Amino acid sequence: MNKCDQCIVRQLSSLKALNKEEVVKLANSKKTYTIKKGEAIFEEGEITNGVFCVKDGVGKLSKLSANGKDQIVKLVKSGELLGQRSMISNEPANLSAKAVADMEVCFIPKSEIIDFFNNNNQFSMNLMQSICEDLKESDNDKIALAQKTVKQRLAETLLYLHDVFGEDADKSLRVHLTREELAGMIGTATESCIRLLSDFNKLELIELVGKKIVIKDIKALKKLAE
Amino acid sequence: MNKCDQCIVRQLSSLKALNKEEVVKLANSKKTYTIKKGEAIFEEGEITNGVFCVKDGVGKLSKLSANGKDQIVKLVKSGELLGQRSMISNEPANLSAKAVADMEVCFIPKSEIIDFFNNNNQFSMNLMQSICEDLKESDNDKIALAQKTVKQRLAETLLYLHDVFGEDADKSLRVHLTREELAGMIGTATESCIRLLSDFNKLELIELVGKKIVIKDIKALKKLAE
DNA sequence: GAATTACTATGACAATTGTCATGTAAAAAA
DNA sequence: TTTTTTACATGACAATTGTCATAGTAATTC
Repeated sequence: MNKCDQCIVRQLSSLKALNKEEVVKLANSKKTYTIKKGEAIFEEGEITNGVFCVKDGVGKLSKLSANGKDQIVKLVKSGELLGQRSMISNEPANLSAKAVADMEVCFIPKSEIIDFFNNNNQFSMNLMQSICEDLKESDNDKIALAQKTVKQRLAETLLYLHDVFGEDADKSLRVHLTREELAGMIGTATESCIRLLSDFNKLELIELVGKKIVIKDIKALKKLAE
Repeated sequence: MNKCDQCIVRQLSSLKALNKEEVVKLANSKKTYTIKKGEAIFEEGEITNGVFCVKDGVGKLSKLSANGKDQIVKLVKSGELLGQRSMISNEPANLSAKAVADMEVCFIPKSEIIDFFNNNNQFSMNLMQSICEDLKESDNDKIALAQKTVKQRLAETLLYLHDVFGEDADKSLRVHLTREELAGMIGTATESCIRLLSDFNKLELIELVGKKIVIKDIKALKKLAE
């Protein structure tokens, strides 16, 4: 009955600090949703009034910029929480959250989170640390965007995808991003992204199998990304 | 005697949530430092074991990248706290903090902050919100870096400096950044930054008086930055 | 006050990256 | 299947941006 107890999110996220009683409370107030690939969990400007736990699948946090391009700020995977920042800031979402692969998410109302925050120091510290982690990553991404070439950022991002999401049985990257999405992650034009992938392919750093990408030379990619 | 009580940082930062007793505790454990322009408060990789309150002056958080350029991640002014992120993450500083103008800062040991965090829900919520604010700004900067041209970012940054730090009696920007530092904020080469400033000058969007910069046409700059 | 150093400025050129056009391949819909 | 749409790919060219060289100007040091 109490499904939250064994949920992966409970083991990986800030929620690991909750005690039995709190988990029961959580299980009673949460609501589960299934999100198909391409669909949105919430859109920029929406007031969510809670957070979403990612039970399964992959999502992207992105923002549509003035020139019509969708800039991807972060990918989220199972075990992570979504919408923490805007909930805490009492603001509408700054970013849209969409599914990159079919997702299962649970919604936890704000009142619950605030309650846990006020009564469980370990939970509030965990939550804080997870936001601090996001901040560090964001700052580091900023530096990479400002100082590195598109080629370096592409190499870096391919390694990141390989590292964090792993590979399928055929050795190709498990997360399937379109070239446009990949371009949106590294902050470049889709055509530039495609061109560089072709270059990497010719240099045998990667292999392009249809739309799939196989990482072939991690060392060389690492060197390129420096 | 109890200097923290009327300190600007106490009014502006997360510390505003502290009660009288806690402020006394703070006043007894803090240590004040004077940092001259150009000097460092802490360097990347250092373990600070506490946070710094900025009482007066302007500082920059930056990181030296592989190509030798110093990327400025954030400017800090009086009323802000420095080093919160790495303290909470239990990590050495990810960024260096240096004075852009002479500074007065107070050091607060980690033990005090953790104590406040665990015993004062309003303080922990404030601290969290301030980090959330940083995260939002960082994400938005990331999008600007990825999607906007150097010209747009320069316009944006000039407006930001004008907005946040104001102008001197002669109408020039109060914060005095070198062209190199300005370039480091917008993520470009110093020469490109200088060239664009000259362009803006010719277009009468700004006026260059020696090393000083006077913002002349806010509307036009805003339009440019879009 | 002369000399040294750091900062600002600009030209010339090259490299990177973006845009537009066009074609192909794959996937989805009819 | 055929059609339509969407995603991938590449050429050609232009615009942006970075690099190197050089020089002037302001600030600092001796």
